[in-house]
Amino acid sequence: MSKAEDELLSDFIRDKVADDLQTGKYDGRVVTRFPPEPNGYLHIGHAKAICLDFGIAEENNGVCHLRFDDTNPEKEDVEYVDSIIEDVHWLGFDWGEHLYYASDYFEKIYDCAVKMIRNGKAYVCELSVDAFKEYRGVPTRPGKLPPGRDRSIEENLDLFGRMRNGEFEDGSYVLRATIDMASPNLHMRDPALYRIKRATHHRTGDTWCIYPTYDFAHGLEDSIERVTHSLCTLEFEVHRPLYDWLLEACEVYRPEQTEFSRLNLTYTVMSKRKLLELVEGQYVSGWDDPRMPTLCGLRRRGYTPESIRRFCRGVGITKVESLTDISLLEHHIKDELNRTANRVLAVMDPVKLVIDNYPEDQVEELEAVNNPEDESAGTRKVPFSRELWIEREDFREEANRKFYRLTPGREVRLRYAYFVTCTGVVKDEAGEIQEVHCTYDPATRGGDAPDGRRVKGTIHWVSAAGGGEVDVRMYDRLFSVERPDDVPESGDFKDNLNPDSLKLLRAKVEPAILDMAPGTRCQFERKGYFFSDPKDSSEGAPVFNQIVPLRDSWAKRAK
RNA sequence: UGCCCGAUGGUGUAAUGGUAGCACGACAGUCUCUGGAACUGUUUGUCUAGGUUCGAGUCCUAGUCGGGCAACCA
Repeated sequence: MSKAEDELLSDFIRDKVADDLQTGKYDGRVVTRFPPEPNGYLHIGHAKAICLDFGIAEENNGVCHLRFDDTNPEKEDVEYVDSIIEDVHWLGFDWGEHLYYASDYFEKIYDCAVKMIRNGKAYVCELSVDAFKEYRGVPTRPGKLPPGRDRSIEENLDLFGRMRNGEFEDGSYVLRATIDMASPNLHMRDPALYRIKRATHHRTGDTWCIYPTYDFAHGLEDSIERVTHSLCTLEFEVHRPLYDWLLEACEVYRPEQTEFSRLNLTYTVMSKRKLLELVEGQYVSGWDDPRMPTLCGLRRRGYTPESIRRFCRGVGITKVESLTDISLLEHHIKDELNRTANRVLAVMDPVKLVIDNYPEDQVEELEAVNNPEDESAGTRKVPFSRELWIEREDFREEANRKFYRLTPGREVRLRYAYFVTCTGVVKDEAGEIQEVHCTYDPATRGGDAPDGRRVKGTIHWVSAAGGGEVDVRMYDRLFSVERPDDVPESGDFKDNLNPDSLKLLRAKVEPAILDMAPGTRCQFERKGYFFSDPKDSSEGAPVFNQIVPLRDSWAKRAK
């Protein structure tokens, strides 16, 4: 069983929050924030962070802010802002009025920089990127003091003001914190606070030509919003001393940063850069390609917000770098859809089944159960006639006792219909099977034999008369190996792309399927869970995406 | 080889000095009008070596292995 959503969670961060509440560290306040940079689409790794940030706030009667960390206009865009807002909402979280942008704090951040200069804690540095690299040194050797480090406060103030006024070229000057060029932590070796960058910002336009760096801005953003617990991923661990140092230097309210490990999933990649590469190289149809681990991709695949939330609860929060098996995610969507999705009949790889003793022109309406796990889902009528479609794989000319399906001489049940006994096949000159023939037992109408006789197998079918056809996309994992990133020196992660991650087919379907509205989830019996694509479906012509196949222990046995 | 972080079955996690548990997966079986679901069972684990302790996955020391850090990215 997956952890119910109301079950209390516990992990080292929640323990810490509870502790801080206990000791009154933040006067009983709990304020968290989810701070994405609007430079890409959110993926399932972000979902883990979102569930943590919003979850902790929710559990403690606190608030969680949605804040865009938009300090680098060169990479950011409103397209991403919009998608992030949509995705967080879709996942099921609400930030109320607490929607913020780092860019709204630019003036305040600038003031902090000026204050630091006044206090002798920051200076303007004229070293180029390469030159500073020299001064910074390497981890095993201390760096050297940059030339501008002993500039007077007045001169620094003047220079910094002129940086803002646009008197200097991009890259010619940078504001640095005066910390320690010999620190074993490279981030403490006079990190950059402000850089000159003539780029139009998606919100502030051309108001600014200098922008604060992440290290300088992030802590101040947290401080301004009076965040209590600033949660981020492990790679920021080495930034924490700087986070603390800067806030102390600015003499402002200090939140506390805590790091946890990011989510990695087998058979996919999670880096924004690589996802962008897949989109731009058209290896996928877009950010919302159903094979993508993006939230919009998963949404389009048919995943529900609840299944993703439960998955996130399931993986938990630790500092251990891990690689989570994708089957854990698949388990949660199967578990939910088993309870909620209506069953329907669809034949993916059709071959004709002719019932020789069934009246030529007769069409019956048989009753089928919509969801055996949910009686309230009711029943529906399915047309039945002399000629049906069945799965090609459900028939074998030669079969052993373990094959519970159609083979000459064997009797099986047609789901919700009749028992039929296979009598033979019709092939074309090439030996391809054209038709399978059988006879039916009229006494077994509905699927039960009055004489109590049992059959081992039940197969699904679609009436040739009265049924229809739809497009179906069979999705499989995007990559064929567990760790697509693991490539030899000369290789590329794209070499690991699964060539069969998408297969298009035309399925024979019962009438109910033709009427499905876009965005409907259902189970094609004995096959898998499917979702009528919201984008590509049209009235009377739904297009289906396979969300996840049903477990198939027969296929396993056959291997 | 400087600094920081981590290490529990195949995978993800729990155990906060006191019986190593849960979920997923795998395997076997029961049941079944989905070879689905459900149910039952099985398998597999504390990185190593010392130490503290009546008792160590947990605390200490050393080592091993893995990850991160040298953008004017976040």
